[in-house]
Amino acid sequence: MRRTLPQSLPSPQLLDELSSFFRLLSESARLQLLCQLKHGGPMDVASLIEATGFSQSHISRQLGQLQRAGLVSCDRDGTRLIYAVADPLVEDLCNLVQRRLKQRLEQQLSQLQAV
Amino acid sequence: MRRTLPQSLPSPQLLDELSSFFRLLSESARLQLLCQLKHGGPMDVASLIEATGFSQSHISRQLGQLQRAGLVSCDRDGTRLIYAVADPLVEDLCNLVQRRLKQRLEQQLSQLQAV
DNA sequence: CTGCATAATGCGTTTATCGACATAAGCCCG
DNA sequence: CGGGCTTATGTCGATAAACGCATTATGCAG
Repeated sequence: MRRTLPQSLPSPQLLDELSSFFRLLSESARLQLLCQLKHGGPMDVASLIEATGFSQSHISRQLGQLQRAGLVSCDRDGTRLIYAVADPLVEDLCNLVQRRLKQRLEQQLSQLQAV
Repeated sequence: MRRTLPQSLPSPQLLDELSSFFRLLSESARLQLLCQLKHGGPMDVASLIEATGFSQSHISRQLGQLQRAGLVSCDRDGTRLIYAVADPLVEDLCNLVQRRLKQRLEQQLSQLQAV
C-alpha cells in the first residue's frame, strides 16, 4: 500500500518558476501556435500567420516567449525563420489535462443520470 | 521505430479549456494554496491565511476557482470550511515541469562548462 | 430572535498582458 | 551601397485579473 509522503513545501522561487511555465500555456494563442507546429511540423512565420490569423507582431512575440522557455526552436532559411516544437513536454501535459477534463465530464454526466 | 503520428488540431473549444486549466496554475498564489493543502493535509481557511499571508477574501476567491475546477474539495465543520486537494493531477503536472526545469538548467550548465 | 464566528461577495485600485499598428533591425540580391 | 523581404520591437488602447477593504451571507450557540 502506497501512502503519499508528507512532501516539503516548494520554495517561493520554484513556485514562481512553475507558475511562469504554466502561464505560457495559459493563453490559447500560444497553445494554438504550439499545436499548429506539432501538427504541421516545422513551419515559417508566414504559414503561422496564415494558419492562425494573428498579426505578425503578435506571433513573433509569442514565439519569442516560447523560445526563451525552450519550447520551440528555430532555424534560418535565408531571411525566413522556421520554427519547430523543441520539447515534447507540452504535448504530454495537454494529453494529461485533456484526459482529466474528459473524465470529469463523464463523471458529471453519470451524476446527472443517477438522479 | 515509433513515429509521431500527424495528430489533428484541437478545436478552439478544447484549446480554451486547456488554456483555462493551465491559467489556474499560472498564479503562484493558487499554486501555493494547493501545495500548502498537499503538504499539510486538509485545513481550514484560517490556517491558510496564517500559512500564506494573503487576505481572507483573496484566499476565498482562489479556493472558489480551484473548487469549481474540481481541484480542491471542502467539508464543513460547524462554521469552518476544511479544504483539501481533490485531484492528484496538479502534483503530477508540477513534478513533470519541475523535472524539466531541472534538466534545462543542467543542460545550460554543461553548455557553459563546455566552453 | 440575537449575537458571534467564519466564509463569500461587491467594489475599487493597481498591474499585467493581449493584440494591432507603425517602425526599426537584419538578411539577401542587384 | 541601396532596395525589397522577413522578423523583431516600441507604443498604445482595451481587457482581464490580482489583491485588499468593507459588507453581506451563512451556520451555530444561547
